[in-house]
Amino acid sequence: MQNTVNELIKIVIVEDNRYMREGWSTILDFEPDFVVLDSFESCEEAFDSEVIAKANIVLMDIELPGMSGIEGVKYLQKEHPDLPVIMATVFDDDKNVFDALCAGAVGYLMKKVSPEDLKQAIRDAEAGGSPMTPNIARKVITTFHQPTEEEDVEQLKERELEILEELAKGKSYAAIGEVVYLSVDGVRYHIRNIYRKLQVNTRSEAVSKGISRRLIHPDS
Amino acid sequence: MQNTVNELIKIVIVEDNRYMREGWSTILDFEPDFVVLDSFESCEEAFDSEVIAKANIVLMDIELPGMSGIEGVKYLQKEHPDLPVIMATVFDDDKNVFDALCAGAVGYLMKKVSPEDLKQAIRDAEAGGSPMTPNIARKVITTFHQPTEEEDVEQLKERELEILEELAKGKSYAAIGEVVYLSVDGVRYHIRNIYRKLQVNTRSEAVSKGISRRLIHPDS
DNA sequence: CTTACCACTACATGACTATGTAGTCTTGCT
DNA sequence: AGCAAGACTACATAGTCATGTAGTGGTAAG
Repeated sequence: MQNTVNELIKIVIVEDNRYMREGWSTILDFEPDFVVLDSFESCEEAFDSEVIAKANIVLMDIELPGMSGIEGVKYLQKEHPDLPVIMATVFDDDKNVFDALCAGAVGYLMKKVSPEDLKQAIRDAEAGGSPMTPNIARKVITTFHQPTEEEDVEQLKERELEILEELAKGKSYAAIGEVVYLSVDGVRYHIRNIYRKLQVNTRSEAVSKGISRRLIHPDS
Repeated sequence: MQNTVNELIKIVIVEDNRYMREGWSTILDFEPDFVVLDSFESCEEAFDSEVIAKANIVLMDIELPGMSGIEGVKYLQKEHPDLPVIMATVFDDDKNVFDALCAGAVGYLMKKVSPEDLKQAIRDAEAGGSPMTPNIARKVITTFHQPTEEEDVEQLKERELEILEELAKGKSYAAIGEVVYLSVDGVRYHIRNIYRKLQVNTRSEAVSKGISRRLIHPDS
């Protein structure tokens, strides 16, 4: 997390468009505390090179010949888990955004960002933040918003949540009973109430709603 | 989404600390394109007032006497779904952040933000963006990151995903068969494979892993 | 042609779940 | 005290699931 040498932020760029690549490279390299180690036009070239291991930040396009940016992030996430990757693309459709973030990108910018914002984004990412264009951020935030709850959704109680967690793990009533110190019928009693409150009548539905309403959090 | 009158962004502040409240009020009201309609020290007061219906942005503290900021956002989300609420607090613990976002907040700032960043955040929010302090953004993004997949996790096929979706809805094998045009035993065949690939042996576990690995997306 | 694999069908069986009904014990309310 | 509600125990039963084993037809590889 620290810049060991010269406090420089070492950047690697992967971008197939030559003008974009050289433009960014020039802009960023001009900053006194940045250094662009190298820039590549494909993931394959970048990953074959030595410099990737020395980078602090990777700036990656999403559409690339050969291995896509998404695949590239997955690869980097596996090989260099602590190396932050910022996606920068012209596309802001949901699929690309969420695929990139799921794959491990720490930030997502539109290519039209101003040089100033790009520089700030790199500093943010290097400092452990997650730079995003505001409307990308809104997409992300919106996934957290709950569908406005109907009036009559009863809240699950602590004991019920506890049991719902165990249900999600696939345990039998007997096994759950051992964990929460209840008889099998005691477990059944609570599960009836859970089903009624969530308005379901199978385990799987209960688990599904429990997770999607963020009542419980899977640990897989 | 448009400022109809005078192009002004109309702001309401809910913050119990008097100095904070007056400080923000002064800073924001001084901007030529902002107007602070009013500021309140509790949600109850704010919601009783008329001005809330005229606001473009609400800036809300999370710790408040009486109704908490989280509760406040929930209320506003229900009564004024299109009114963006920005949470601003001294706490950046995960629970507060995610509770606030789940409740419907569009942004989340630390109280230590500079006046410049606060103004920018309000402009972003009003324009449909989601302002966040960079380290908050990282927390949010991290929830998307998949646990680096073990080598041996087999990918589910299209047909299997289709069936997993139905499993999450709690349907019986027979009911699933009707949807995907398969015999009950055909459904069973795929489910065996799903269980093997996800390394589980109950419906609920399969659903739980399917959702948490974002293989399927619940529709509750 | 043979071998192998895949998608699917078929059947059997023990285990588990969903649901109804009912009784006990505790706690709070009037 | 009397009553209602909540938390739990108990039992019964139809329905569903998980798993093993086995067979068929299609298609790709050797």
